[in-house]
Amino acid sequence: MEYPKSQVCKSCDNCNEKSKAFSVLSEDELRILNKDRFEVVFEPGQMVMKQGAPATHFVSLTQGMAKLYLEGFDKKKIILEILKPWKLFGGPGIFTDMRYHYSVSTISESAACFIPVENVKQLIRSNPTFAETMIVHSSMNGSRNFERLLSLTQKQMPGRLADVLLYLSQDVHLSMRFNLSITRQEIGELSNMTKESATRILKDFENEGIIRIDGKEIEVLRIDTLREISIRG
Amino acid sequence: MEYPKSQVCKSCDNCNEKSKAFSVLSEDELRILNKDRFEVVFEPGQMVMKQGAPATHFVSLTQGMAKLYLEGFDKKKIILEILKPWKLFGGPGIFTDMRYHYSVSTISESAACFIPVENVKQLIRSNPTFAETMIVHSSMNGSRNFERLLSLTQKQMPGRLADVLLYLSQDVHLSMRFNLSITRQEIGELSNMTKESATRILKDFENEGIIRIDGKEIEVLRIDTLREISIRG
DNA sequence: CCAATTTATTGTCATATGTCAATAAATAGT
DNA sequence: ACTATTTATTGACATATGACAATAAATTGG
Repeated sequence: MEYPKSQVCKSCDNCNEKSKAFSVLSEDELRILNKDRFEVVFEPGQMVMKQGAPATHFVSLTQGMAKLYLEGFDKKKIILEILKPWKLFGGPGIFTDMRYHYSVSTISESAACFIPVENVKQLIRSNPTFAETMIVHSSMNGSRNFERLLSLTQKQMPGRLADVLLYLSQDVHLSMRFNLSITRQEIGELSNMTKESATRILKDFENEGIIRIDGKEIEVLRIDTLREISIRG
Repeated sequence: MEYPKSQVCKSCDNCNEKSKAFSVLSEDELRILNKDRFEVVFEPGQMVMKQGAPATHFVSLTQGMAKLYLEGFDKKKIILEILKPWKLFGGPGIFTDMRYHYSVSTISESAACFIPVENVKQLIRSNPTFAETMIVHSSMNGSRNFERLLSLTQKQMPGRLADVLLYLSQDVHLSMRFNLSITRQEIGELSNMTKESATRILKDFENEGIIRIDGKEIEVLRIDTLREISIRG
Protein backbone atom coordinates (compact mmCIF):
# COMPACT_ATOMS: atom_id res chain seq x y z
CA MET A 1 0.00 0.00 0.00
CA GLU A 2 1.37 3.42 -0.93
CA TYR A 3 1.05 6.65 0.94
CA PRO A 4 1.28 9.28 -1.77
CA LYS A 5 2.49 12.44 -0.05
CA SER A 6 0.18 14.60 -2.12
CA GLN A 7 -2.85 12.85 -0.75
CA VAL A 8 -1.99 12.84 2.89
CA CYS A 9 -3.68 15.54 4.96
CA LYS A 10 -1.61 18.63 5.34
CA SER A 11 -3.59 19.52 8.40
CA CYS A 12 -6.55 18.28 10.29
CA ASP A 13 -8.31 21.63 10.09
CA ASN A 14 -10.11 20.64 6.96
CA CYS A 15 -11.34 17.43 8.50
CA ASN A 16 -12.37 19.15 11.68
CA GLU A 17 -14.37 21.73 9.81
CA LYS A 18 -16.24 19.15 7.82
CA SER A 19 -17.01 16.73 10.63
CA LYS A 20 -19.68 18.53 12.58
CA ALA A 21 -18.99 16.29 15.55
CA PHE A 22 -15.78 18.25 16.09
CA SER A 23 -17.26 21.70 15.75
CA VAL A 24 -17.88 21.99 19.47
CA LEU A 25 -14.21 21.59 20.31
CA SER A 26 -11.88 24.41 21.32
CA GLU A 27 -8.44 25.02 19.82
CA ASP A 28 -6.79 23.19 22.66
CA GLU A 29 -9.14 20.29 22.39
CA LEU A 30 -8.62 20.02 18.66
CA ARG A 31 -4.92 19.83 19.39
CA ILE A 32 -5.52 16.77 21.56
CA LEU A 33 -7.63 15.25 18.83
CA ASN A 34 -5.04 15.97 16.17
CA LYS A 35 -2.08 14.83 18.18
CA ASP A 36 -1.85 11.25 16.96
CA ARG A 37 -3.99 11.37 13.87
CA PHE A 38 -2.70 9.84 10.70
CA GLU A 39 -4.12 9.27 7.26
CA VAL A 40 -4.03 6.14 5.11
CA VAL A 41 -4.83 5.88 1.41
CA PHE A 42 -6.77 2.85 0.20
CA GLU A 43 -7.25 1.29 -3.19
CA PRO A 44 -10.74 0.14 -4.17
CA GLY A 45 -11.84 -2.98 -2.34
CA GLN A 46 -9.45 -2.66 0.55
CA MET A 47 -10.44 -3.11 4.15
CA VAL A 48 -10.41 -0.07 6.41
CA MET A 49 -11.88 -1.73 9.46
CA LYS A 50 -12.37 -5.38 10.24
CA GLN A 51 -15.24 -6.72 12.30
CA GLY A 52 -13.93 -8.47 15.38
CA ALA A 53 -10.54 -6.74 15.34
CA PRO A 54 -9.46 -4.59 18.30
CA ALA A 55 -11.15 -1.21 18.22
CA THR A 56 -8.21 1.13 18.54
CA HIS A 57 -9.25 4.09 16.39
CA PHE A 58 -12.11 6.24 15.35
CA VAL A 59 -11.93 6.70 11.62
CA SER A 60 -13.03 9.55 9.42
CA LEU A 61 -13.32 8.94 5.70
CA THR A 62 -11.65 11.89 4.00
CA GLN A 63 -11.79 10.86 0.36
CA GLY A 64 -13.61 8.35 -1.79
CA MET A 65 -16.41 6.02 -0.90
CA ALA A 66 -16.72 2.96 1.29
CA LYS A 67 -19.25 0.45 2.50
CA LEU A 68 -19.93 -0.31 6.15
CA TYR A 69 -21.26 -3.82 6.62
CA LEU A 70 -21.98 -6.61 9.03
CA GLU A 71 -20.35 -9.94 8.38
CA GLY A 72 -22.96 -12.57 9.02
CA PHE A 73 -23.18 -16.29 8.52
CA ASP A 74 -21.77 -18.18 5.55
CA LYS A 75 -19.89 -15.05 4.44
CA LYS A 76 -23.22 -13.33 3.91
CA LYS A 77 -23.02 -9.59 4.46
CA ILE A 78 -25.46 -6.82 5.26
CA ILE A 79 -24.34 -3.41 4.09
CA LEU A 80 -25.56 -0.85 6.58
CA GLU A 81 -24.22 2.28 5.03
CA ILE A 82 -22.41 3.74 2.05
CA LEU A 83 -19.86 6.12 3.49
CA LYS A 84 -18.84 9.44 2.01
CA PRO A 85 -16.15 11.88 3.12
CA TRP A 86 -16.30 13.30 6.63
CA LYS A 87 -18.30 10.41 7.91
CA LEU A 88 -16.95 9.34 11.29
CA PHE A 89 -17.17 5.70 12.27
CA GLY A 90 -15.84 3.24 14.78
CA GLY A 91 -18.90 1.60 16.13
CA PRO A 92 -20.45 0.64 19.42
CA GLY A 93 -17.54 -1.62 20.36
CA ILE A 94 -15.36 1.36 21.21
CA PHE A 95 -17.42 1.88 24.35
CA THR A 96 -18.05 -1.74 25.18
CA ASP A 97 -15.76 -4.64 24.32
CA MET A 98 -13.12 -2.71 22.39
CA ARG A 99 -13.79 -4.66 19.22
CA TYR A 100 -15.15 -3.38 15.95
CA HIS A 101 -18.67 -4.65 15.37
CA TYR A 102 -18.70 -4.08 11.63
CA SER A 103 -16.31 -4.04 8.73
CA VAL A 104 -15.61 -1.17 6.36
CA SER A 105 -14.03 -1.55 2.97
CA THR A 106 -13.52 0.92 0.18
CA ILE A 107 -15.58 1.06 -2.99
CA SER A 108 -13.40 3.58 -4.81
CA GLU A 109 -9.91 4.90 -4.12
CA SER A 110 -10.20 6.48 -0.71
CA ALA A 111 -8.38 8.01 2.20
CA ALA A 112 -9.21 7.74 5.86
CA CYS A 113 -7.94 9.46 8.95
CA PHE A 114 -7.33 7.37 12.05
CA ILE A 115 -7.82 8.91 15.49
CA PRO A 116 -6.82 6.91 18.58
CA VAL A 117 -9.90 6.19 20.67
CA GLU A 118 -8.17 7.31 23.84
CA ASN A 119 -7.89 10.85 22.57
CA VAL A 120 -11.58 10.96 21.77
CA LYS A 121 -12.48 9.44 25.11
CA GLN A 122 -10.34 12.02 26.84
CA LEU A 123 -12.39 14.74 25.18
CA ILE A 124 -15.64 13.03 26.09
CA ARG A 125 -14.53 13.05 29.71
CA SER A 126 -13.51 16.69 29.67
CA ASN A 127 -16.10 18.26 27.40
CA PRO A 128 -19.73 17.39 28.18
CA THR A 129 -20.99 19.12 25.06
CA PHE A 130 -18.76 16.90 22.98
CA ALA A 131 -19.99 13.90 24.97
CA GLU A 132 -23.54 14.89 24.18
CA THR A 133 -22.60 15.18 20.52
CA MET A 134 -21.36 11.62 20.64
CA ILE A 135 -24.61 10.49 22.26
CA VAL A 136 -26.58 12.25 19.54
CA HIS A 137 -24.39 10.63 16.91
CA SER A 138 -24.89 7.20 18.39
CA SER A 139 -28.62 7.82 18.78
CA MET A 140 -29.02 8.73 15.13
CA ASN A 141 -27.34 5.49 14.17
CA GLY A 142 -29.69 3.75 16.55
CA SER A 143 -32.89 5.07 14.99
CA ARG A 144 -31.56 4.45 11.52
CA ASN A 145 -30.90 0.84 12.45
CA PHE A 146 -34.45 0.45 13.70
CA GLU A 147 -35.74 1.57 10.31
CA ARG A 148 -33.42 -0.84 8.57
CA LEU A 149 -34.50 -3.67 10.81
CA LEU A 150 -38.12 -3.03 9.88
CA SER A 151 -37.38 -2.64 6.19
CA LEU A 152 -35.28 -5.79 6.01
CA THR A 153 -37.56 -8.01 8.05
CA GLN A 154 -41.06 -6.84 7.17
CA LYS A 155 -40.93 -5.76 3.55
CA GLN A 156 -40.88 -7.88 0.44
CA MET A 157 -38.17 -7.51 -2.12
CA PRO A 158 -39.68 -4.66 -4.14
CA GLY A 159 -40.18 -2.62 -0.99
CA ARG A 160 -36.66 -3.29 0.21
CA LEU A 161 -35.16 -2.42 -3.16
CA ALA A 162 -37.23 0.76 -3.28
CA ASP A 163 -35.78 1.69 0.10
CA VAL A 164 -32.27 1.13 -1.22
CA LEU A 165 -32.86 3.20 -4.35
CA LEU A 166 -34.31 6.01 -2.26
CA TYR A 167 -31.31 5.78 0.05
CA LEU A 168 -28.82 5.89 -2.81
CA SER A 169 -30.58 8.76 -4.51
CA GLN A 170 -31.42 10.90 -1.51
CA ASP A 171 -28.77 10.16 1.07
CA VAL A 172 -25.74 9.02 -0.87
CA HIS A 173 -25.67 10.66 -4.28
CA LEU A 174 -28.10 13.52 -3.57
CA SER A 175 -29.44 13.36 -7.10
CA MET A 176 -32.17 11.69 -9.14
CA ARG A 177 -29.53 10.57 -11.58
CA PHE A 178 -26.39 8.93 -10.33
CA ASN A 179 -23.62 6.65 -11.37
CA LEU A 180 -24.06 3.38 -9.60
CA SER A 181 -20.73 2.76 -7.94
CA ILE A 182 -21.78 -0.57 -6.50
CA THR A 183 -22.50 -3.99 -7.98
CA ARG A 184 -25.75 -5.95 -8.02
CA GLN A 185 -24.20 -8.12 -5.38
CA GLU A 186 -23.84 -5.06 -3.18
CA ILE A 187 -27.36 -3.86 -3.94
CA GLY A 188 -28.39 -7.30 -2.77
CA GLU A 189 -26.36 -6.87 0.41
CA LEU A 190 -28.03 -3.53 1.04
CA SER A 191 -31.51 -4.97 0.59
CA ASN A 192 -30.91 -8.48 1.92
CA MET A 193 -31.59 -10.42 -1.26
CA THR A 194 -29.51 -12.36 -3.79
CA LYS A 195 -27.81 -10.56 -6.68
CA GLU A 196 -30.15 -12.42 -9.04
CA SER A 197 -33.20 -11.05 -7.29
CA ALA A 198 -31.71 -7.56 -7.29
CA THR A 199 -31.14 -7.80 -11.04
CA ARG A 200 -34.67 -9.02 -11.65
CA ILE A 201 -36.47 -6.39 -9.60
CA LEU A 202 -34.32 -3.58 -10.96
CA LYS A 203 -35.40 -4.71 -14.40
CA ASP A 204 -39.03 -4.83 -13.24
CA PHE A 205 -38.74 -1.24 -12.03
CA GLU A 206 -37.22 -0.27 -15.36
CA ASN A 207 -39.99 -1.99 -17.32
CA GLU A 208 -42.58 -0.18 -15.23
CA GLY A 209 -40.91 3.13 -16.01
CA ILE A 210 -39.98 3.82 -12.41
CA ILE A 211 -36.26 4.04 -13.10
CA ARG A 212 -34.00 4.20 -16.12
CA ILE A 213 -30.88 2.05 -16.23
CA ASP A 214 -28.12 2.95 -18.65
CA GLY A 215 -24.98 0.98 -18.01
CA LYS A 216 -23.80 2.03 -14.59
CA GLU A 217 -26.11 5.01 -14.51
CA ILE A 218 -29.46 4.94 -12.77
CA GLU A 219 -32.06 7.65 -13.03
CA VAL A 220 -35.07 7.74 -10.74
CA LEU A 221 -38.00 8.70 -12.97
CA ARG A 222 -40.93 8.33 -10.60
CA ILE A 223 -39.81 8.83 -7.04
CA ASP A 224 -43.38 8.92 -5.76
CA THR A 225 -43.99 5.44 -7.10
CA LEU A 226 -40.79 4.34 -5.40
CA ARG A 227 -42.07 5.81 -2.15
CA GLU A 228 -45.39 4.02 -2.57
CA ILE A 229 -43.63 0.73 -3.16
CA SER A 230 -41.52 1.38 -0.10
CA ILE A 231 -44.58 1.99 2.06
CA ARG A 232 -46.67 -0.80 0.60
CA GLY A 233 -43.84 -3.13 1.51
CA MET B 1 -55.76 3.05 36.34
CA GLU B 2 -55.09 2.89 40.05
CA TYR B 3 -52.10 4.03 42.00
CA PRO B 4 -52.05 1.77 45.02
CA LYS B 5 -50.14 3.62 47.67
CA SER B 6 -48.42 0.49 48.83
CA GLN B 7 -46.79 -0.02 45.46
CA VAL B 8 -45.57 3.48 44.83
CA CYS B 9 -41.88 4.05 45.54
CA LYS B 10 -41.24 5.40 48.97
CA SER B 11 -37.90 6.67 47.81
CA CYS B 12 -35.77 6.60 44.73
CA ASP B 13 -32.82 5.19 46.61
CA ASN B 14 -33.79 1.65 45.83
CA CYS B 15 -34.13 2.39 42.16
CA ASN B 16 -30.86 4.29 42.05
CA GLU B 17 -29.02 1.45 43.68
CA LYS B 18 -30.31 -1.09 41.25
CA SER B 19 -29.81 0.91 38.06
CA LYS B 20 -26.09 0.83 37.60
CA ALA B 21 -26.34 3.79 35.24
CA PHE B 22 -26.98 5.96 38.26
CA SER B 23 -24.21 4.59 40.42
CA VAL B 24 -21.76 7.25 39.26
CA LEU B 25 -23.94 10.09 40.54
CA SER B 26 -23.28 12.09 43.69
CA GLU B 27 -25.87 12.80 46.35
CA ASP B 28 -26.57 16.21 44.88
CA GLU B 29 -26.89 14.81 41.42
CA LEU B 30 -29.26 12.12 42.56
CA ARG B 31 -31.36 14.84 44.09
CA ILE B 32 -31.68 16.46 40.66
CA LEU B 33 -32.60 13.12 39.17
CA ASN B 34 -35.16 12.39 41.84
CA LYS B 35 -36.72 15.82 41.85
CA ASP B 36 -39.55 15.17 39.39
CA ARG B 37 -39.66 11.41 39.32
CA PHE B 38 -42.96 9.66 39.69
CA GLU B 39 -44.10 6.09 39.53
CA VAL B 40 -47.05 4.59 37.70
CA VAL B 41 -48.53 1.14 38.18
CA PHE B 42 -49.65 -0.77 35.10
CA GLU B 43 -51.96 -3.70 34.59
CA PRO B 44 -50.88 -6.45 32.18
CA GLY B 45 -51.10 -5.40 28.56
CA GLN B 46 -50.99 -1.68 29.16
CA MET B 47 -48.80 0.69 27.24
CA VAL B 48 -45.91 2.34 29.04
CA MET B 49 -44.40 4.09 26.04
CA LYS B 50 -45.83 4.68 22.60
CA GLN B 51 -43.72 4.76 19.45
CA GLY B 52 -44.05 8.14 17.79
CA ALA B 53 -45.24 9.96 20.91
CA PRO B 54 -43.20 12.86 22.32
CA ALA B 55 -40.18 11.60 24.25
CA THR B 56 -40.56 13.41 27.52
CA HIS B 57 -39.25 10.88 30.03
CA PHE B 58 -36.69 8.25 30.62
CA VAL B 59 -38.39 5.29 32.20
CA SER B 60 -37.14 2.68 34.59
CA LEU B 61 -39.17 -0.48 35.07
CA THR B 62 -39.36 -1.07 38.80
CA GLN B 63 -41.70 -4.06 38.97
CA GLY B 64 -43.07 -6.71 36.66
CA MET B 65 -42.20 -7.46 33.09
CA ALA B 66 -42.69 -5.64 29.81
CA LYS B 67 -41.94 -5.97 26.13
CA LEU B 68 -40.11 -3.35 24.10
CA TYR B 69 -41.07 -3.51 20.44
CA LEU B 70 -41.01 -1.78 17.10
CA GLU B 71 -44.32 -1.15 15.41
CA GLY B 72 -43.84 -1.96 11.78
CA PHE B 73 -46.11 -2.25 8.79
CA ASP B 74 -49.63 -3.71 8.87
CA LYS B 75 -49.56 -3.74 12.68
CA LYS B 76 -46.70 -6.21 12.55
CA LYS B 77 -44.38 -5.91 15.51
CA ILE B 78 -40.81 -6.85 16.30
CA ILE B 79 -40.12 -7.38 19.96
CA LEU B 80 -36.60 -6.22 20.70
CA GLU B 81 -36.42 -6.92 24.36
CA ILE B 82 -38.21 -8.38 27.35
CA LEU B 83 -37.74 -5.88 30.13
CA LYS B 84 -37.20 -6.71 33.76
CA PRO B 85 -36.93 -4.41 36.77
CA TRP B 86 -34.24 -1.76 36.81
CA LYS B 87 -34.01 -1.65 33.06
CA LEU B 88 -33.81 1.94 31.90
CA PHE B 89 -35.30 2.85 28.54
CA GLY B 90 -36.31 5.83 26.48
CA GLY B 91 -34.66 5.25 23.20
CA PRO B 92 -32.56 7.09 20.68
CA GLY B 93 -35.27 9.67 20.03
CA ILE B 94 -34.52 11.43 23.30
CA PHE B 95 -31.33 12.76 21.76
CA THR B 96 -32.61 13.31 18.22
CA ASP B 97 -36.19 14.11 17.30
CA MET B 98 -37.70 13.94 20.78
CA ARG B 99 -40.01 11.10 19.82
CA TYR B 100 -40.03 7.57 21.13
CA HIS B 101 -38.81 5.14 18.50
CA TYR B 102 -40.33 2.06 20.04
CA SER B 103 -43.29 1.08 22.15
CA VAL B 104 -43.26 -0.62 25.51
CA SER B 105 -46.19 -2.45 27.03
CA THR B 106 -46.48 -4.57 30.11
CA ILE B 107 -46.69 -8.35 30.13
CA SER B 108 -47.50 -8.72 33.79
CA GLU B 109 -48.61 -6.25 36.44
CA SER B 110 -45.80 -3.73 36.56
CA ALA B 111 -44.61 -0.43 37.85
CA ALA B 112 -42.42 2.11 36.13
CA CYS B 113 -40.69 5.24 37.24
CA PHE B 114 -40.75 8.25 34.94
CA ILE B 115 -37.83 10.68 34.91
CA PRO B 116 -38.08 13.89 32.89
CA VAL B 117 -35.49 13.85 30.13
CA GLU B 118 -34.35 17.36 30.96
CA ASN B 119 -33.09 16.27 34.35
CA VAL B 120 -31.07 13.48 32.81
CA LYS B 121 -29.70 15.77 30.12
CA GLN B 122 -28.70 18.25 32.78
CA LEU B 123 -26.64 15.54 34.45
CA ILE B 124 -25.09 14.53 31.17
CA ARG B 125 -23.97 18.12 30.66
CA SER B 126 -22.53 18.44 34.12
CA ASN B 127 -21.09 14.98 34.77
CA PRO B 128 -18.89 13.57 32.01
CA THR B 129 -18.66 10.18 33.70
CA PHE B 130 -22.41 9.93 33.63
CA ALA B 131 -22.36 11.02 30.02
CA GLU B 132 -19.93 8.25 29.25
CA THR B 133 -22.20 5.81 31.07
CA MET B 134 -25.00 6.86 28.76
CA ILE B 135 -22.76 6.34 25.72
CA VAL B 136 -21.85 2.88 26.95
CA HIS B 137 -25.51 2.11 27.53
CA SER B 138 -26.44 3.24 24.04
CA SER B 139 -23.49 1.34 22.56
CA MET B 140 -24.53 -1.91 24.17
CA ASN B 141 -27.97 -1.50 22.68
CA GLY B 142 -26.28 -0.83 19.37
CA SER B 143 -24.26 -4.03 19.30
CA ARG B 144 -27.20 -6.05 20.50
CA ASN B 145 -29.26 -4.67 17.62
CA PHE B 146 -26.57 -5.70 15.15
CA GLU B 147 -26.82 -9.26 16.40
CA ARG B 148 -30.57 -9.17 16.13
CA LEU B 149 -30.39 -7.79 12.61
CA LEU B 150 -28.18 -10.71 11.60
CA SER B 151 -30.31 -13.29 13.37
CA LEU B 152 -33.57 -12.01 11.94
CA THR B 153 -32.36 -11.54 8.38
CA GLN B 154 -29.90 -14.35 7.83
CA LYS B 155 -31.17 -17.30 9.82
CA GLN B 156 -34.01 -19.63 9.05
CA MET B 157 -36.82 -20.17 11.48
CA PRO B 158 -35.21 -22.88 13.63
CA GLY B 159 -32.11 -20.72 14.07
CA ARG B 160 -34.14 -17.68 14.96
CA LEU B 161 -36.28 -19.60 17.42
CA ALA B 162 -33.18 -21.11 18.99
CA ASP B 163 -31.86 -17.59 19.49
CA VAL B 164 -35.08 -16.59 21.19
CA LEU B 165 -35.08 -19.60 23.49
CA LEU B 166 -31.47 -18.93 24.43
CA TYR B 167 -32.35 -15.29 25.07
CA LEU B 168 -35.32 -16.20 27.26
CA SER B 169 -33.37 -18.79 29.17
CA GLN B 170 -30.07 -16.97 29.60
CA ASP B 171 -30.90 -13.28 29.59
CA VAL B 172 -34.49 -13.03 30.79
CA HIS B 173 -35.27 -15.86 33.16
CA LEU B 174 -31.71 -16.89 34.01
CA SER B 175 -32.71 -20.52 34.23
CA MET B 176 -32.98 -23.65 32.12
CA ARG B 177 -36.55 -24.04 33.27
CA PHE B 178 -38.87 -21.09 33.18
CA ASN B 179 -42.49 -20.19 33.06
CA LEU B 180 -43.22 -18.77 29.66
CA SER B 181 -44.88 -15.46 30.35
CA ILE B 182 -45.46 -14.68 26.70
CA THR B 183 -47.71 -16.08 24.00
CA ARG B 184 -46.79 -17.88 20.78
CA GLN B 185 -47.72 -14.68 19.01
CA GLU B 186 -45.06 -12.89 21.03
CA ILE B 187 -42.51 -15.63 20.45
CA GLY B 188 -43.25 -15.03 16.80
CA GLU B 189 -42.70 -11.31 17.23
CA LEU B 190 -39.37 -11.99 18.90
CA SER B 191 -38.22 -14.27 16.10
CA ASN B 192 -39.99 -12.62 13.17
CA MET B 193 -42.27 -15.47 12.21
CA THR B 194 -45.98 -16.19 12.45
CA LYS B 195 -47.47 -17.66 15.61
CA GLU B 196 -48.28 -20.82 13.65
CA SER B 197 -44.63 -21.28 12.68
CA ALA B 198 -43.56 -20.63 16.26
CA THR B 199 -45.93 -23.34 17.46
CA ARG B 200 -44.72 -25.81 14.87
CA ILE B 201 -41.03 -25.34 15.47
CA LEU B 202 -41.42 -25.38 19.24
CA LYS B 203 -43.10 -28.74 18.79
CA ASP B 204 -40.30 -29.89 16.51
CA PHE B 205 -37.78 -28.96 19.19
CA GLU B 206 -39.84 -30.84 21.73
CA ASN B 207 -40.07 -33.94 19.52
CA GLU B 208 -36.32 -33.86 19.04
CA GLY B 209 -35.85 -33.74 22.80
CA ILE B 210 -34.23 -30.33 22.77
CA ILE B 211 -36.81 -28.75 25.04
CA ARG B 212 -39.67 -29.91 27.19
CA ILE B 213 -42.97 -28.05 27.10
CA ASP B 214 -45.43 -28.48 29.92
CA GLY B 215 -48.26 -26.02 29.73
CA LYS B 216 -46.69 -22.62 30.18
CA GLU B 217 -43.43 -24.07 31.38
CA ILE B 218 -40.46 -24.60 29.12
CA GLU B 219 -37.34 -26.49 30.06
CA VAL B 220 -34.23 -26.39 27.93
CA LEU B 221 -32.92 -29.95 27.89
CA ARG B 222 -30.07 -29.71 25.40
CA ILE B 223 -28.70 -26.20 25.31
CA ASP B 224 -25.74 -27.24 23.20
CA THR B 225 -28.05 -28.45 20.46
CA LEU B 226 -29.87 -25.15 20.71
CA ARG B 227 -26.56 -23.34 20.28
CA GLU B 228 -25.71 -25.48 17.26
CA ILE B 229 -29.05 -24.73 15.67
CA SER B 230 -28.47 -21.06 16.37
CA ILE B 231 -25.08 -21.14 14.67
CA ARG B 232 -26.10 -23.34 11.76
CA GLY B 233 -28.82 -20.77 11.01
C1' DC C 1 -69.12 -23.20 37.30
C1' DC C 2 -70.30 -21.81 32.68
C1' DA C 3 -70.14 -18.89 28.64
C1' DA C 4 -67.24 -15.97 26.03
C1' DT C 5 -63.04 -14.89 24.47
C1' DT C 6 -58.41 -15.55 23.66
C1' DT C 7 -54.68 -18.59 22.58
C1' DA C 8 -52.74 -22.84 20.63
C1' DT C 9 -52.57 -26.56 17.41
C1' DT C 10 -52.73 -28.76 13.02
C1' DG C 11 -53.50 -29.25 8.08
C1' DT C 12 -53.73 -27.58 3.31
C1' DC C 13 -52.28 -24.55 0.03
C1' DA C 14 -50.09 -20.46 -2.30
C1' DT C 15 -46.04 -17.84 -3.11
C1' DA C 16 -41.92 -15.15 -2.33
C1' DT C 17 -37.45 -16.01 -2.72
C1' DG C 18 -33.23 -18.73 -2.88
C1' DT C 19 -30.35 -22.11 -5.56
C1' DC C 20 -28.25 -23.70 -9.52
C1' DA C 21 -26.89 -23.39 -14.18
C1' DA C 22 -26.01 -21.38 -18.58
C1' DT C 23 -24.87 -17.49 -21.13
C1' DA C 24 -23.82 -12.69 -21.99
C1' DA C 25 -21.65 -8.51 -20.99
C1' DA C 26 -18.25 -5.78 -18.88
C1' DT C 27 -13.87 -5.08 -16.77
C1' DA C 28 -9.12 -5.77 -15.89
C1' DG C 29 -4.49 -7.47 -16.67
C1' DT C 30 -0.81 -8.50 -19.84
C1' DA D 1 -6.02 -5.82 -28.57
C1' DC D 2 -6.87 -10.19 -26.43
C1' DT D 3 -7.51 -13.25 -22.85
C1' DA D 4 -9.00 -14.01 -18.17
C1' DT D 5 -11.84 -12.77 -14.67
C1' DT D 6 -15.51 -10.63 -12.71
C1' DT D 7 -20.20 -9.08 -13.06
C1' DA D 8 -24.89 -9.24 -14.99
C1' DT D 9 -28.80 -11.47 -16.99
C1' DT D 10 -32.17 -15.00 -17.58
C1' DG D 11 -34.51 -19.34 -16.87
C1' DA D 12 -35.97 -23.56 -14.47
C1' DC D 13 -36.71 -25.41 -10.22
C1' DA D 14 -36.87 -26.32 -5.08
C1' DT D 15 -38.32 -24.82 -0.65
C1' DA D 16 -39.01 -22.03 3.42
C1' DT D 17 -42.55 -19.70 5.13
C1' DG D 18 -46.87 -17.11 5.20
C1' DA D 19 -52.03 -17.23 4.71
C1' DC D 20 -56.20 -19.28 5.73
C1' DA D 21 -59.25 -22.35 8.00
C1' DA D 22 -60.92 -25.50 11.34
C1' DT D 23 -60.64 -27.27 15.88
C1' DA D 24 -58.98 -27.67 20.39
C1' DA D 25 -57.39 -25.94 24.55
C1' DA D 26 -56.86 -22.48 27.86
C1' DT D 27 -58.09 -18.35 30.06
C1' DT D 28 -61.11 -14.84 31.60
C1' DG D 29 -65.21 -12.63 33.40
C1' DG D 30 -69.42 -12.93 35.48
